[in-house]
Amino acid sequence: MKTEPSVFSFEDLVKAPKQTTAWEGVRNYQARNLMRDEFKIGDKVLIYHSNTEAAGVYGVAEVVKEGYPDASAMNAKSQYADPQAIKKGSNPWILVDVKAMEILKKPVTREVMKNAPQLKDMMVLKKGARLSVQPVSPEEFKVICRLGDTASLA
DNA sequence: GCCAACGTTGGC
DNA sequence: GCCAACGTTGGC
Repeated sequence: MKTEPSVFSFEDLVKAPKQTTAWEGVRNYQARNLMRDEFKIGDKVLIYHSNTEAAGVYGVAEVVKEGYPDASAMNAKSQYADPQAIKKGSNPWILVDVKAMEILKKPVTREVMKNAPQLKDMMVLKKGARLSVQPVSPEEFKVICRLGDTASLA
């Protein structure tokens, strides 16, 4: 899962109540479908910081609640409001709850990722890959965790 | 700040 | 249904 740290960082997730947050604001159907169809309780998620100087993976989270409606879409006052959904009175947007589980003692920056041959196929490294929720293979996941020297959170 | 890549919108 | 125009993302 990608996030802009100036908006919501992995550190913010760690500091959140129960180290858990509802992943609001995804407004892309492909990303929504992944959360709706693929995200199961207990699944591990890499948290990637985008649009920042030191872009890369900073932590590992876990799905603690499976897909359910993202109410922020229907809230006209929310920055994530979806005027079309409000107008139609039906909300197509889905989110999941994720909990911070492990921190990468050595964040795996984009630079490091690009230099790791095992990670060359990762979607996030491809040019123009804007999707905010992306699949990661078990092998890629393991490599990131090893490179990042993960430590579990209390 | 620039700009390429992408998704969405809306005129036709 | 096509596709140009537009807005956004995000690396650099």
